[in-house]
Amino acid sequence: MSPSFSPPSTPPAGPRVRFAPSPTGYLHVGGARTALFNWLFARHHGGTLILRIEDTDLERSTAEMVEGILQGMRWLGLDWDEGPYHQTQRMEMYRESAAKLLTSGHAYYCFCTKQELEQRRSAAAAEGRPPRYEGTCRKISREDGARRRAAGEVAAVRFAALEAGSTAFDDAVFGRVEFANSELEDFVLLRSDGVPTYHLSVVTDDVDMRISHIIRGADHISNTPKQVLLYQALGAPLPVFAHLPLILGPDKTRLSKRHGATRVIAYRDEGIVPEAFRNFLALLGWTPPESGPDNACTEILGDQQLIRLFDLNGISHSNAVFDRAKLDWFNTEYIRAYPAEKLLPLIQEEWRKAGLEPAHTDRDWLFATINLLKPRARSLKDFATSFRAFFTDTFQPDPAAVEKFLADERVRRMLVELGERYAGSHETFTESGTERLLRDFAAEKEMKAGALINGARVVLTGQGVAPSLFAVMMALGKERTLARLKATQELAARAMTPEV
RNA sequence: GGCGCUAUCGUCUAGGGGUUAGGACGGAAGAUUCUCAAUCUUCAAACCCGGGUUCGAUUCCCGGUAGCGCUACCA
Repeated sequence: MSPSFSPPSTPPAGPRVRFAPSPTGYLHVGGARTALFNWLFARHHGGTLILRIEDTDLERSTAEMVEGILQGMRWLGLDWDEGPYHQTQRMEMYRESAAKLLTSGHAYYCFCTKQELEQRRSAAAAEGRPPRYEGTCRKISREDGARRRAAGEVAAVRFAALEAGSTAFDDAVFGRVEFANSELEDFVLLRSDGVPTYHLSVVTDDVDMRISHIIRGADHISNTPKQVLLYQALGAPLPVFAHLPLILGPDKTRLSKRHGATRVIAYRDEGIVPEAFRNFLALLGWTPPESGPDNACTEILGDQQLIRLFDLNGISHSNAVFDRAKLDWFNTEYIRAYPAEKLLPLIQEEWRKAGLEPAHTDRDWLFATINLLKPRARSLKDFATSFRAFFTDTFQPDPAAVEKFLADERVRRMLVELGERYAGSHETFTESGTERLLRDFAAEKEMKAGALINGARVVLTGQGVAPSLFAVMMALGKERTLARLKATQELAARAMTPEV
């Protein structure tokens, strides 16, 4: 964390990009997507990703949020090559930058107070004029300004924007974007307390860190001409700008807490696996190049494929709605594809959070059971909720399932009797053996096998939905299967007791 | 208000001067009968509006509309 950036001894070739979050909140969905695209771009081109914490808003930035952002990036598997640098530790550089601009005449001291500005702004609004800084202090001569400043008068430093002409840049996503200079006001560079504003610190850092491509949200498009002007005033070469369309909520307004979880780490807590989230995010506003007309099933893309395929020209121009249903679909696909070994630690974390003590800790058994269950999982949470009865004997039956499959008293009696049959059978307890016995038993009692199977499923798992019954029995083992069948009536009573 | 960006199924999107406008998620229906949150099959579903250019526009141009963004001594 040196106050000044020092280049590595052998600078690697390739582009230099940065992710520059402001620690005024946790890593949110939009920020994560920006980080992901920068990461993908850097990895694809063999470039360098720099992490820079933009904490010049002293009031709102906290160390806790810095940690939250790093945690979010780690969860998503996004690593960086340099940093994190903190802007608060590079203050001297911004002041030098401002001083340079002051001497070159690109900036001037502004002695207006916050209250004066506020007053003039509201007056302008009342008269229907644009609430723009009208350059009051620009009229002060450089000598007078310097003298007053030296005498201890408090002043901010403002950029002396051009009054005529226009400023344009070629955006890698949106193409050429042009703004009339008359639209740009004399924005503040250095606050009166000596802390730089966003525009100054960003450009100073991007120049110093030799950032070649600025990949950031489209909400910065309108800021870009100001920054282009700053690059020019500083005599620095322009980077490539690539603005990313924004992510919206289902009502097409900007994604916010209103729409549910906006911090990425909340998705971990909801049982989403990081690769699924990353895959989902990558496809929000970007399409891989080879998705032609007859190219189905190319949407499941692992990190290596994403890196190989990613490029700036697949980025779309329009904002994208965050589609939770599609995220959940990616999650089921990834959970299904994960080997049990990889799933187990994630599932154990869910158990820990749910206070579930697994009855078996034998790894082979755990892997087999996870493999049985994972094709039906929609979230890691399922392993501690709807699949709970596989791993512990303390579970609550789903009342709706009991109502649907165990309402019949005869079915319940027969299940108990079935359990006794299993207990008395000398046949080995196998998938086909248990099925044969059940079907014979049903025939003998002149019952539909399905009624017993469905009832038994609820008795064994507490759920109306689960894998094939006889596979469930194998997962549970003979002992637990028999115990639960024996306790059929108790289970039904437990579920049907009206909650008070 | 001013300035900027954008506009293809509900959503993410492909495409592109002549196409049955393609895919994915979601939805619906059917199959399976041992449940469905699994699996398989099928179906519905879109080029914002108005002008222009053109033999022909969803595609190119202009205007409108709508959405979003910026308009701070926030970032």
